[in-house]
Order: sequence, then C-alpha cells, then structure tokens
Amino acid sequence: MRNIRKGTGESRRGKETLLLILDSAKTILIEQGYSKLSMRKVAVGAQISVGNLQYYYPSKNDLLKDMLDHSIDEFMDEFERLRLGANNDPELHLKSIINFIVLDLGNPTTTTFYPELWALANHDEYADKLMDEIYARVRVPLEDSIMRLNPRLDFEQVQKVALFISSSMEGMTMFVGHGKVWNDSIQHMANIATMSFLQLVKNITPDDIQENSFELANHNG
Amino acid sequence: MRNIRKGTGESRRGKETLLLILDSAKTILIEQGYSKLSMRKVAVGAQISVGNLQYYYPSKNDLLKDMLDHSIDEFMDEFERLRLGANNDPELHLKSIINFIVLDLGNPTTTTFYPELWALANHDEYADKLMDEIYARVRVPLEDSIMRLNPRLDFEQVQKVALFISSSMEGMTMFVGHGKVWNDSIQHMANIATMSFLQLVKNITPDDIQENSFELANHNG
DNA sequence: GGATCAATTGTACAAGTGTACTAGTTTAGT
DNA sequence: ACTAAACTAGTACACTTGTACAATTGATCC
Repeated sequence: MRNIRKGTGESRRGKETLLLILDSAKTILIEQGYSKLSMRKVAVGAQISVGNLQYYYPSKNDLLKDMLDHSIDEFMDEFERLRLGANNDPELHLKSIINFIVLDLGNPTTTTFYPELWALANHDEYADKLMDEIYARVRVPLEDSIMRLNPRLDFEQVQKVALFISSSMEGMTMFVGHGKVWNDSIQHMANIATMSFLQLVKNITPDDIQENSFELANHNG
Repeated sequence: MRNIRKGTGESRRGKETLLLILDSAKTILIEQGYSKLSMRKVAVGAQISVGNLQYYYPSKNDLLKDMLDHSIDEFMDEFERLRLGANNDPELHLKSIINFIVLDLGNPTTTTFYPELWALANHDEYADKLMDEIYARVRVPLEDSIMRLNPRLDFEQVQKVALFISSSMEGMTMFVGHGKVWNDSIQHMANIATMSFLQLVKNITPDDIQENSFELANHNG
C-alpha cells in the first residue's frame, strides 16, 4: 500500500476497502488479463463506486503498482516461511526449495499471474524492477545451497548456476501449470528437476561455465 | 494468412499490404504490448486506412490470429533449417539445438514476443492451441536425440525429459533476453544448459522420474 | 455538538475503442 | 474499352476508457 493517496486507508473501514480493491484487481488480471483490466471493472469487483476507487488510487497506474506489490508479497511470505524452516543439510534444503517452487506452479493464481507479470515487465519499468527484486530474493537460498555443495565455484559462478536453476523452473509455468496440458506430470517434472539440478550443482566446474562457444549453427553436418 | 476475408490478398499489391499489416501489428505487440494493440494503430503503422485494414481483417481477432501464425512461422522456418542440417551424432545435435534456442532468446523480437504469447494463451483459446503446436514441434528433435542417447527410457519418459529441457530454456527468456539484466551472461547460460541437459539425458533412469514425492514442505528441520 | 477529516457516491467529459457501411479508385481479364 | 473484382478511403456510431470534480455521508475527537 505504498501508492495510495496520502492520508488514506487509515481507518479500519478504509483498510477493508483497500483489500477489496486489490483483490478485485488481482482477480481480474488473472481471469481476464491485463488488457481487460479497467478501473470500472475493479470497482464493480470490489463493490464500490468508481469515484471511491479513485479516492484510494488516483490513477490506474497507482493501482497497478500496489496490486503487483501486494500479490508478490503473498508469494514471498510463503517462500520466507520455507526459508526459515531451512534444513541444515544443503542438499535437502535445495530439494525442498525445488519441490516448493515447482509444485507452486500448479496453483491457478501462480500459473496465470506470473506470465502476465513477465509480459508487463517488457513495457512497464515498475514491473521490471519488481521482477528483478523478487527473483533476486528467490535466488538467495539457492545460492547458499550451491555454494556449500560445490566450493569450487566462485560467487559469480554460483550466481549463474542459481539463475539457471531459478529461470529453468519458471519456464515450466506455461506447460505444467494449472489447466495446462502437462499438469498431470507436474510431480514428475519436479522429480526430473530435482535430479537434474542436484547433479548439475555437484558436478559443474568453473570451466563448464566459462567455456567458449563452439560454433555449431554455421557448419553442421 | 488463414483468417483474411475470402477472395482477399490475391493480387501482388494485396499481398504487400497484407505483409505491411502483419508487420505493423507485430511491431506494436512487441513494442507496446497487447493491451495497446488497436486497429487504428495497426492501420497507421501499415500506412493504410482503418477501412482498408478491415477489408483484410473484418475483426481484430482475425488479425490477431494471423499475426500470431505469421510471427511463429518465421521462427519455425529458422528452426526447421536447423533440423534439416542435423548432425548424425545425437550429442552434437542436442548441443546445437540448445545453443540455437538459448542464443535466440537474445533476439529482441523473441524476448518480448513470447512472454506476450504466454500471457495471451492464458485467456485466448487460439493462442493456447498455437503454443501447444509450436512447442510440440520444437520437442520432436529433442525427443529424437534423447531417445538415442538413453535407450533405457520409454517414450513417455523421453517426452517428459524433452519437455523439461524445452521449458527450462524458455524460462531464461525473462532473465537473459535482450535488454535484461543478465543478457551479458547469455553464452554462459547456454554453456550451463548444455552441460546440465547432457548430463541429465545420459544419466537419468526411469526411477528418477517415477519416484514418489518426498514430503518436505511439512516437516522440515 | 460542532469541527474535522476520511470515506463514498454520482456525474461529466474528452479521447479512444471495434466495427458497420458507403463510395470511390485501381487492377486485370476479355 | 468494358466489366468485374480487388483494393482503398472516409465517415459514423455505439460503447468503453481514464480521470476530474462536486456533493454527501460517516466517523472521531475535544
């Protein structure tokens, strides 16, 4: 709630409407996509008038910002809980993170919200900055596990392996997410991911990363 | 050009305008996102009148369909060329596919077009069907290589490993794509991907995939 | 029991939207 | 040269959009 009009949403009643608004906006984004998200629809969804909506969020952009913040906080809260209950064994910790993230893709909200965010980030500076922040935070526990499992890597290399693992999991969203063709296989995908990432982390050497590109695209056959 | 009005775009001149239209629409989708894509803007971009645009595409939806078809065909043509020049060695073939796809993510068009498509697929049936078709075709050469590199897997398992590899690469789009924070590391990411996927394909067993989920989320510590 | 400010409503407007429709111009075939 | 079809432009309409604004209700405090 950082983008509301100053001195607003401070009473109990005000806070309730604020949540109704954010919930309505999120629901519309998820069910209909950003192109169908309008102030009027949000107002209807929150069962308030357009004027009242504008009292809280003078512009659509202000609403969008807060909605993104709010939606992402919900995920980060859950993720933080997972971090706190971290296992001392880095391998088990890594496994639990992988399982958590991949299975979370099956959540209907996650399945549709994040692709919207990625598309938005290509044209909206705020969404772009927000994305960087979330995924940087998601990578932290990954980096920690990788570092401990493979001391040969320097931090820059650890970062890149963590980035690979994290982005790799995100990519499954469009295929194993809720309602997607391969949704039934989501647990199998989590298994493959676990096995694959663990082997990667244990066996990768600095040379594997730095290795020069071999020219294949041009002279193959 | 399957969704144009019947008996349209058959003269040389007509075909030219058709391409101008599709190009304009694609440019707007990439530069401004789907929410800003309007018939008027497309007409301006193609330097024709709205009326003329409607002559080719009676409805916005018809235009959208053809635009998606057309944009995807461009990628598939390139990809098909890669397939035809396939190496007999399945390992080299796999490597070349990985390198091609990952490095293609750095293409500005790819970077922004595909996230738009993924978001669209969550709310548009046609985009959803189209996505299934593209990625199924991308998976074919992957499945072929995997099958030859690891005969222990049955076809269903091969499919899942191919799906994992394919979706994994797509996930990098938002991080190493054009203009993204990690774009400089795109070749390193391709290296990690190559190393990781190759090890996965060679070493994975049917048991790794089928394995029951271990319960970690609930009782950790 | 006013005073003060948060919360809510309703209306209004300019700009943009998709699309229907009419009337022209250009092109190609005979 | 005539004709039919392909192509192009322009206008019009009903509807949605974001946002500005005035007016009213509600609650809280001294």
